[in-house]
Amino acid sequence: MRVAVDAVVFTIMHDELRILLIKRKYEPFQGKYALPGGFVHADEELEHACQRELEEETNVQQIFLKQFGAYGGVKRDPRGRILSVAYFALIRPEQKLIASFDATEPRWHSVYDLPELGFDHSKIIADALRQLRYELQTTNIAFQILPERFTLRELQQVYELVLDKKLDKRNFRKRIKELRILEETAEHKMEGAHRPAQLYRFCTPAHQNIRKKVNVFLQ
Amino acid sequence: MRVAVDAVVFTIMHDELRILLIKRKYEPFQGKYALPGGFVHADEELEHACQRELEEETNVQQIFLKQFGAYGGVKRDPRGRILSVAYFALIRPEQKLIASFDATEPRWHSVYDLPELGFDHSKIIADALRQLRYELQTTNIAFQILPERFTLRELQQVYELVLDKKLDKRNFRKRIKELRILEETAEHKMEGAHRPAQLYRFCTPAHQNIRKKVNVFLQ
DNA sequence: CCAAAAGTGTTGGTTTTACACCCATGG
DNA sequence: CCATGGGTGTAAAACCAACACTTTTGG
Repeated sequence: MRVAVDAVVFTIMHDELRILLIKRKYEPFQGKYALPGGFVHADEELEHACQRELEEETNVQQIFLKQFGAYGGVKRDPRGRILSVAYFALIRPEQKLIASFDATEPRWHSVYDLPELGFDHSKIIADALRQLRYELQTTNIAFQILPERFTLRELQQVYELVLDKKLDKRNFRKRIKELRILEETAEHKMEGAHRPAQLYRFCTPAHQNIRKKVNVFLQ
Repeated sequence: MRVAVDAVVFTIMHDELRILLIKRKYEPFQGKYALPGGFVHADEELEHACQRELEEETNVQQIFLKQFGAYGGVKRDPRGRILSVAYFALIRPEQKLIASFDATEPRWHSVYDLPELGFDHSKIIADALRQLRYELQTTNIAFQILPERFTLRELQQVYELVLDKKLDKRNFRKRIKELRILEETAEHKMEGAHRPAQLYRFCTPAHQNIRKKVNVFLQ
């Protein structure tokens, strides 16, 4: 049985939760959209394969991937039996997308307005979104999508857009502060004609890739 | 790459949470304990393979399995690259265990006193236990381990032994009753020299295999 | 001075925890 | 009559949800 990996990469862009999809250049599902992914090489760790395929097909690099399921249905791929291990990530939107030889049009698509997808990728995305929402409320993954310094409003927007739910500003700030995982920086973010916002950073030095139970579980 | 499945089967026996292990008759890890499992056949669904291997190696049949992870480390199996998809289940302890040709001594082992295990099965078990505890608190899997009719004390014991934590009797009963997923039966369980206990059953007819969010999240 | 986002506490309602006694039975 | 587990309610504490005004800035 061949083993592949698929990546469900989320970001926030223009106030929307979006997913990175490619357009398939060849059969099967030629011309259809699909998740970036591909076959695992011999002697290659699964997560590495996922990073590699993602970079090859979209140019997105250096992200923290979390495995959330394996999809092994007998008929899921018309080429034969292919098991796919699925990973998700939440990343900053600034990386430049570059198409590859066999995957064109790497693009961000709104989670709530996806095109028709090949394989069982709709199901994989639905599972990934459920997992993302759970982890957002129990770990610090939100910080993967934010710049090193960020305002509380930016943090709240991540929660609101991922959970697809408005949150109360005062309650949100109270709870985040109680967690004691943020520290104020000396700077403020000045933009627009209004009071500048305090910039915060994540306390623990490894604000990447180390997940901490935070139990936000907001409203 | 070859694809296998492994089953982490939990039960409760003699007031202990236990796991079903087999002893390996051949290399690799000959003589060591391991999870029941084996290779997926061509054109066989993963879950079916897991059921089949479990039956072949231990005689345990007809259980509800839930996938919780894929283990694909390059070096995890000395025979070569083997990816294993792991499933867990919580079952009633009464099925008779029967050894197979290549797996001897199918036996229940206390989760807190496991023998030395082959492969990366210690890690798989640790992950399964975490998942079991989570699902016990958010779904109705507890009912898979209970007989059709059961007392509230029996239900509470499942929670206590899986979560490894004492629960308050009155609070437990209050919360379970509020969920409105149980109905009283006409019978009482008479055993021992004390007041007979009301027997309950799970309301919805499909008290197997259908998971319902119950949000117990006890204490 | 106006618009826009930043920042800040309190209150009422709900949920959770802690806790102790009487009941029904068998031996 | 004694030992054993079955069964029940209440009060205090903790937590959560709802809510509005003042501040700082740029234009």
